[in-house]
Amino acid sequence: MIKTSREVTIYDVAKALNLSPSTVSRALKDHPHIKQETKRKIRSVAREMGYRHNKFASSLRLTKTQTIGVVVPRLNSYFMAAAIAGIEKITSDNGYGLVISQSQESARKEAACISTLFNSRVDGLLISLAADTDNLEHFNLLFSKNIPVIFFDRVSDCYNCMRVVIDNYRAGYEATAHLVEQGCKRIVHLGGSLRRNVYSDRFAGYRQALADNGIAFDQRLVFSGDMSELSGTVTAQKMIRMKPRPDGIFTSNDTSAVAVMVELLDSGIRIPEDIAVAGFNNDPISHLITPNLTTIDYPAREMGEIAANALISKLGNSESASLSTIILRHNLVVRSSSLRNINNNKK
Amino acid sequence: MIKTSREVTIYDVAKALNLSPSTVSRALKDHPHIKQETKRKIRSVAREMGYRHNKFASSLRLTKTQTIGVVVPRLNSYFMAAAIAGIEKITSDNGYGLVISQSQESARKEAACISTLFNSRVDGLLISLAADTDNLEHFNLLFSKNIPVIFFDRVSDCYNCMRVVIDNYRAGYEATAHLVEQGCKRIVHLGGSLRRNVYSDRFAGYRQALADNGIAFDQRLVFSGDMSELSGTVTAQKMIRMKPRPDGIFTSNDTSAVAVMVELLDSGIRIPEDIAVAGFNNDPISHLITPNLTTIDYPAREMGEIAANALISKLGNSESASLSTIILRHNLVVRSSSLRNINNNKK
DNA sequence: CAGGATATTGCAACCGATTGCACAATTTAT
DNA sequence: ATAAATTGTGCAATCGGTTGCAATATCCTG
Repeated sequence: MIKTSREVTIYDVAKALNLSPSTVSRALKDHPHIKQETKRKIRSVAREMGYRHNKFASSLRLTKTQTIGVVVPRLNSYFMAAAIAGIEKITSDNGYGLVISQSQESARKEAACISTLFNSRVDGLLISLAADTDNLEHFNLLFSKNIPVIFFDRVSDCYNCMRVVIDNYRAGYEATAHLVEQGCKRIVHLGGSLRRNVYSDRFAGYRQALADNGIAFDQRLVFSGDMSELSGTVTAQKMIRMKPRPDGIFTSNDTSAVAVMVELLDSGIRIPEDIAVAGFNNDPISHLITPNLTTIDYPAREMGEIAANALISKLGNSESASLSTIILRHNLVVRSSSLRNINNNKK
Repeated sequence: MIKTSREVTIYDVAKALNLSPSTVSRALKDHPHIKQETKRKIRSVAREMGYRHNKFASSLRLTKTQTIGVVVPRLNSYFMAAAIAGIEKITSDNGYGLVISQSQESARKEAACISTLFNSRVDGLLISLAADTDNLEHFNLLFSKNIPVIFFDRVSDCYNCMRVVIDNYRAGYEATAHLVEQGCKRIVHLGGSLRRNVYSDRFAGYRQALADNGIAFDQRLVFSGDMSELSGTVTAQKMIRMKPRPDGIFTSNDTSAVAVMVELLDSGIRIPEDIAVAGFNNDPISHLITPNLTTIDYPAREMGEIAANALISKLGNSESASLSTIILRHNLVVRSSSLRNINNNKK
């Protein structure tokens, strides 16, 4: 039989000092009504006795948890790792705890995550949507209790919801326009689910860039996938077999872009001479692969920090200005995977 | 003023049905003493009324939270993402929640994470240690309350603690021996903090493999760093400048291995002809870079699953057999970064 | 139909921290 | 020295779900 030492409570501390639990409670949270010396004594005895604040009792009483929930599609990308690092910095600086969960790109699992987080009474939620989420019904719980929700990166139109994003349309436009400038005429696009702003906006940017440069849009050049390595490989194989072969590709993340490159290079296709490649995200791999990958840089950590800050300020004053969308800068990083030396020396 | 609709509790549900809260509580958790029809009625009314289980009240009463804490050095590696995916699968299958936090490789932050998790009364803890943790004092809280702790990957000697690892010594040995087989005589090793088993064991394996092959150990060939890209780049620069130039390198992760490769290739050094490279982890990048990277494959997801399973079974029966260490298989994946065709065709 | 076995439900006391309000102690003002 | 003001502590109710045990309802057997 294991001796499970019972919890030390403020009652125990109070008894030891011949004080009341109220006083102990107040002393531990530095309430101004308690005498300095009393506070000192209480704190020291509490430490000695091994007292530890019980979050549940407190949360139960306060109906606040000082905890923020985070739901992301997956953790396994540099983007998300960086965004979460940013979130964590801000929340922990502000005394909030963090509960992180993954939707695995599934709306069903996303709903389950939200439900769990709701049951654990998070004070607020930061979320980047799953690939196949197509409505926000599973958020109604939160909305009905006025629990603030902030979307970042993969956001949704939602009345009165705050969102932190980049201008995916412009980024997609710039990447595509850059390929055009480099002389590409038949530019493939590989994107993710059009349900997600990040992919549909980039796609829209791609189309507009083509239009503005007098290049006819060709649906056969557009592919859609889960943006995994595999989807890049498959797309590259299709490109290789296409009759008039494409001469450029803009793909919506670096993971797939790199897979495309590997597959093309394996087939003896030259990058960028035969096919120029542009990705998205500026993952570390983009400057490790040969040739280095042209991509869109994208302030992941900052996005996390800003979203977290916005949430916390919303938690503070319930009436905080309803800034509804924050758009962060992005940046086209041109590298050798798309840079043709032809007519481009310093021009 | 926002109307914050009050919580719906089992009391409300009970009142609506003219039943007692006890009955409602039992019905909602499918207690066998409650009549089927009563359960149905209660569940349906509860749903209609918008009842939601309050985890705090429950946890407070039960002094159990059905929550498991996870502390990892960083989230931004494929290894960790995979391990966490494994953990999440098992825990969610078993009805446990997960709270994930990062120590950022700092013992101080690790202690803070543990303290927070302890205050939120996690039922158990899964942890992979930070680089500079050198004692387990910050675990005493948990130990004193008999909260089970399971170490995975980056573990520690700890009386009566369960650990899930691979045989890093053998893996290090095999990687090094492989380089020797390929004809390397002056093999550099780049590792992380020797406080961590993963790095010290791999290093020990490296030394033994040299010894067993009659190669004198040379301290000047050993470098230590934080295993970031930068540490790889710096190490490569040093290698390039060394008098008799090294002809091989075994580095303890793929991130740094790839950085080493990029730097060496940039200087016109051929891989594997001039310098053969072996990494560790089998990150996706290892088969994307050119030449493909030889590395140690390492069952990340499985490690997470096994650790989580072990923890859950320990939570179930407090007397569970004290399997103290579980060692998973690993696998040397030979690719072109180390494969010299010299005398090696099928031999 | 009696009498006990079995199936259902309710009572009430927890779990531990918080806080409005009342009361006590100490200081200041008159 | 006494009233008034200020400071410091304690009382007791509250947050919502759980559960041992008692109480009531229903079923069975002969």
